[in-house]
Parts: sequence; structure tokens; C-alpha cells
Amino acid sequence: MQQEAVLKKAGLSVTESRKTILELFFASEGALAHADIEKHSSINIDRVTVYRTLQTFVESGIIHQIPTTDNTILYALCKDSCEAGHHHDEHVHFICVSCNKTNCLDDVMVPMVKLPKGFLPIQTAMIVKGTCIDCRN
Amino acid sequence: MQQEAVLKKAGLSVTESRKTILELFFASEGALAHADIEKHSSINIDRVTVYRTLQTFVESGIIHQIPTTDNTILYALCKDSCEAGHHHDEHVHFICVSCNKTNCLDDVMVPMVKLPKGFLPIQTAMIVKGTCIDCRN
DNA sequence: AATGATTTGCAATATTGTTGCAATATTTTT
DNA sequence: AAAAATATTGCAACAATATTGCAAATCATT
Repeated sequence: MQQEAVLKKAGLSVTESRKTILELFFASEGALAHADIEKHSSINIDRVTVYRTLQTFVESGIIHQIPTTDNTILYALCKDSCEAGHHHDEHVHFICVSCNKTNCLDDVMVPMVKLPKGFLPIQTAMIVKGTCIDCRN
Repeated sequence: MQQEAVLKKAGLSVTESRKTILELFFASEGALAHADIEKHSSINIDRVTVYRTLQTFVESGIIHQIPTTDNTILYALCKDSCEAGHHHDEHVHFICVSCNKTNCLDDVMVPMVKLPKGFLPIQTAMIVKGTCIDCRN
């Protein structure tokens, strides 16, 4: 099972909750918020466990966070090539204003940006809002 | 008084709360979160009023929102040249990992990014984390 | 199968955000 | 300058979201 492999690779215990949540991410097209997971019909996991699982996954490099302007954090799977503990915001996130889904555009790299003197960049996130390919018609 | 002018220009009633909150933004070096304003010692404004004021300011184009990954929204003054109702994420925001302040790098424009076919961008936000000029030493 | 380590769920609590409405303050009109 | 109309504020109640400690359950290791 794919989920188990991911968990083991990350050095985490393989539990039902974690497998289930991971499965949701695999099944989902876009990014998920905490609420999406908690309210998912087929799920019956304590809120607290969901919080802790998401945190664990972020720390293990299984998922990464996407900042938003609506007091939620979105989470999305990292590509296999990501390493644990590494920050994963170096690709572009696209939020569709029509269907409201968030896609990770894994192939679009964040362009370099020239900062004023003295500012030392460590990590860069880029969030594009617009209309996605599915809503274009 | 500068605050009054800003409010009038935006077509808003000039009230004590609004002037006070606006003053905080003028006095602050970086961006502010709702909590920063509410908890500011010299302020005694109802939570609800702070929420509503921030929302009004965003809608009027006085401040703009900066997405984060910690379940807060940061707010920062817009430059004079901004127009009400316009979206204001077209410049780069810099969050310092050391002092934790968020600066709007007004002069750094968000670079164009080439999206996959079918994705139509409307608005782009860019958040850079790193070390700011004040913490460089 | 037994042990130790980790994870889970519950309960309690804290923090954050929203809504309706009456009282107050501001703007506009006279 | 006062009255009328409009807009804003604060309170109260509520809703939603997030955190912590701890005992019970699960998982990994032997």
C-alpha cells in the first residue's frame, strides 16, 4: 500500500488515522484545509488527531503548507523528491477563483526576485489567483 | 491630521476608532495582525470593531492583506497610489525569521511567471522569508 | 506474547471570528 | 446650529477553531 510506504519512509508509525488522512491527500486533486479533512464524510477521526497528524506530516516533509488570506492554512502533498525537514514552497500555488481548488503547479518554478540590499532570502512562496484550466470553459 | 485625510479620501466616516487604528499602522514598521492591534496597550477598542475596521480598510484600499501559514492574516498600509477596491498583492512581502516583522517591499515588483496552458492569472502574491536588513548584523 | 514507546480520543480550556441589536456618533439636510 | 438621516460602535450571545494534559489504546521491538 502506497500510504504505508510513505509513512515508513518518513520514519513514522503506521496508524489507521495517518493512513486515512494520507489517502485523502492522494485522492484529492488540490490542497486540503484542516476543515476539509475533519468534515470529510468517510472520516471519523478526532479533531485533535487531525491537527497533530497534519503537524507531523509537515515536519516530516510529507505535506507542505500554503498561505492564504482567509485564516486557513492549506496543505498539499510534497513531491517524492522532497526531503524531510526541508521547506517546500519553491513552486507556485494556484488558487482558482471559480472552483476554489488550489493546485500545486509543481513544474512552475518560483522566479528569482531581486531584493533590496541587506535582505537575505531563505524561502519564497508564490500564490497566483485566477481561473484554472478546468473552469476555463 | 494625516489619518483624517486618508479616511475622507476613501469616503469613510472619520471616527476615533478608525483614526486610532490607522495611527497604529502609520507608527508600525511592519505589517500588523488583528491580535497586534487588539492587544496594543494604548488601545481600548472592542474586538468586533477591530474586525470590522480592518475589513472596511481592506475594502476601501487603505490596507491590504498578506497571507501567512500560521492562521493569521497580516495587514499593511497600501501606498498612496493604490486605488480602492483594487487588489494589492502585486508587490513582494518579506517576513523576517529573526525579528518576525513583515515588510512590504514596495519597490520590488512580482515577476511574471509562466503558467501552464489554460491557467489564467488574475492576482499574484509573493512572500519571501529570510533575514531583514535590521537583523543582518 | 510481553515490553516499551508512540499515538489516540476525551475533556476541559483558550483563542479567534461572527451576528443581531440597541445606543452612540457622524454626516447631511434643513 | 439643530434636526433628520445615516453609519458606526459596543455589548451579548454564539460559533468556530486551536491547544493541553492525561488515561486508554495502538504500534514497534524484543
